[in-house]
Amino acid sequence: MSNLPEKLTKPYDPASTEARIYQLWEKSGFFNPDNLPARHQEPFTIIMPPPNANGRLHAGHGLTITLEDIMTRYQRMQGKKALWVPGADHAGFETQVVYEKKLEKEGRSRFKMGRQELYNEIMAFTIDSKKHMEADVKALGASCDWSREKFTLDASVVAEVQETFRNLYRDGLVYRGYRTVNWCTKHQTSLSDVETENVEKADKLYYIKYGPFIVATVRPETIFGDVAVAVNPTDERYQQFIGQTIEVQHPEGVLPLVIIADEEVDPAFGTGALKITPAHDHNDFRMAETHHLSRIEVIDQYGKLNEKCGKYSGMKILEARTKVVEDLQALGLIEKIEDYAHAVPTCYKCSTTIEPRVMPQWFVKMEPLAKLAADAVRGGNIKFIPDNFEKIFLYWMDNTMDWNISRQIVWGIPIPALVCTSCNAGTLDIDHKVGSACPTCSAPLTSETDTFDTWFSSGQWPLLALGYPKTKDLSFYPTNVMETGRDLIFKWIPRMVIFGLYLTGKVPFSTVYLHGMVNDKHGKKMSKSKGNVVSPIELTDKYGADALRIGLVIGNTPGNDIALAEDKIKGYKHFCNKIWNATRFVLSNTEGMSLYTPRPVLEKRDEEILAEFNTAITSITTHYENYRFHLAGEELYHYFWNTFADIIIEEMKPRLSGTGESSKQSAQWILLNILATTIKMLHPFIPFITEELWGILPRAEKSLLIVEPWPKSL
RNA sequence: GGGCGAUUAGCUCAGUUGGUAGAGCAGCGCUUUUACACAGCGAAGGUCGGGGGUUCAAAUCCCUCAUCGCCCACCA
Repeated sequence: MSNLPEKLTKPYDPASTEARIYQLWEKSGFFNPDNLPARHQEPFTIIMPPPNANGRLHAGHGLTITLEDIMTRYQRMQGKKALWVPGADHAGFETQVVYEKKLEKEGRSRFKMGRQELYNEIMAFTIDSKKHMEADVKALGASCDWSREKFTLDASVVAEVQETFRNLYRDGLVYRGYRTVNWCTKHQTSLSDVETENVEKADKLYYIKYGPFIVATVRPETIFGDVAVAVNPTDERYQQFIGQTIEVQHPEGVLPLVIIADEEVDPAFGTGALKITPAHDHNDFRMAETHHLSRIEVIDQYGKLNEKCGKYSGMKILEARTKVVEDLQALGLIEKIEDYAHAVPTCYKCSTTIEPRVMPQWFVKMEPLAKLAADAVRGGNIKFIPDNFEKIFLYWMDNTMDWNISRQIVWGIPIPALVCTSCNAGTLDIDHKVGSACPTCSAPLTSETDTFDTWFSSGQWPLLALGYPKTKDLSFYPTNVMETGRDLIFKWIPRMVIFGLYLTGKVPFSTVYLHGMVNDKHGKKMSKSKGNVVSPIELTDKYGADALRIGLVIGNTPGNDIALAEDKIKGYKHFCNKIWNATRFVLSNTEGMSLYTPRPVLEKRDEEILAEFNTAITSITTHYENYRFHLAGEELYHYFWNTFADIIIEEMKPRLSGTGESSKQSAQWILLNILATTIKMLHPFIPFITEELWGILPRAEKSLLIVEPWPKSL
């Protein structure tokens, strides 16, 4: 039993092993590609999607970290100069919302705090939360290079993001626009289109008498902001009115409305006549631009009717709606009211109905940029896994609208600009001084207080994470794989492609691997309100990180959602236990033999076993190469349990205790070498237990499994 | 209104280029045999959503229908 170390006489205990093994790896320095042995030349790079630094990791992060670590570890063993760059995201609006909830609980409000005070508090909170997030990433076994970790508010990142803005401005790709934006009346900020969520709502459709017309609307309270009635130019019913101005009666007086003709009006909907409220509807705003109509703002930033609304001023939208309808009814101006179901945009964080408001904000001109991205993808420069996401990506790129990057929150990167106190024009901060005259209207300029949409900086992340524009690490760019949740196919992926191409002319990654959502065991979305949230760290504590990792990957195809059942993870803990015990058996029966023992003359049966095993190596390696990790894991699992443990070990038992010395040696060699090689191939999935076992296997030198060459054949 | 995905054993899901179905968990029976009861062995369980087509052969390709889910959308 000389081959059997003390450790193996006890059951495997992840809790006492994992932290120790992780330290071993960190101490080795191999997470940093600069420290890898000389055989590692060709770079393999993954940029970690920086987890939000405002809390612990959730189950989805568990899957991300696992998949990326599998790729990184596999490529490192394959001899690549593997770099996986970790990060932490300040997560602008997200974090500010988290912090506002905290303030609310404490009976405080951001609106009663100074900007700097609020910023400092959120920074302190984030720096503290970041530590927990990082500890979670480590607990999952991530072999990322912490020496290169970046935070999205690092000074160098902020400076470069601002520089990109200036470049876009100079290139005419960023501009200050004055138009309707998506306004959240609770959070007091505008939001981009991807930050709103369309929710199906049951409303009423009111048919209101407008002079000779009847218009259908769900928002009668905006009547005071109406400037026109639009009809389709081909609509015969209304031909004689086009171009005329009519007078429309309402509870507070009379409105003069011009009748315009616009293709966008659908003659079949409602009455074919549409009231136009340019200041409070995106569509109406556009029409008003086309027809040079004025805008009357009647709803304020808090969602209340303003002083232009007579007796309704100060009322909230819904209250005013009820009142206005009552009064219109009293005047006999309501023709009918119908039930109406439609989708309304809401704030994705608080579900408050978005109020379109006309505001001066910064926009990125998307069309030329999106074309760069679409061309690159059409040209085959980026491969999507699964490939149907390419279509989704292209649809998105072919249908962009200009991107509002201004946020009225303090937690973010300041937009480096000056804005006019009078005419809403904007200039770069470095081109003028605060207080100097606006180039357009000569009024004094003041500092912009808005911050960037988080995705503006995140979109540049592959470059920023590599220290761009410093050239030191740019040999790792373009990166190989961007692995992230499939929900980011339009929020994040396109922006990275765009900025990568804009800044360097090169796509930021050649492969996009998208995983599905991690749901609860019944396949339902996890949410705090449903109480079905599963913490990856709890599972790690209970079953070990290895069990969680392999359990997350096996049975889950790219792009498809996964149902995370605790029992499944438990099952893979049993697998780890199986490996542990099989190793115990093999080592206690291979006395005097090491991994360096030359191959003895093998029995015919052993040659067969070997041939079968070599076939498995090839198959498993092919799965790894093709990003089919669920199949690689499954095949390893089945080979180890159902072939190696159930058949091979059992078959060898009589030979190990028998008297035929050469038969015994052949059996021992087969057992030890298949065991060791399988452990290597399992390492990317279950790094902790395999590294621990590798340290126990009989070898002369104590090298680490993490840099062991990937096996070819036995 | 569009787009996408799913529909396979009681539950959650695999099944890479077409060749008469698999895993985990649950459940049933037996077994403490030189690792492992966090185990082994054995049995049971599915006409792979319905229908049609291509093929010697389809869960796998094509058409169609149905149901569920997700995403997108400036018909008020």
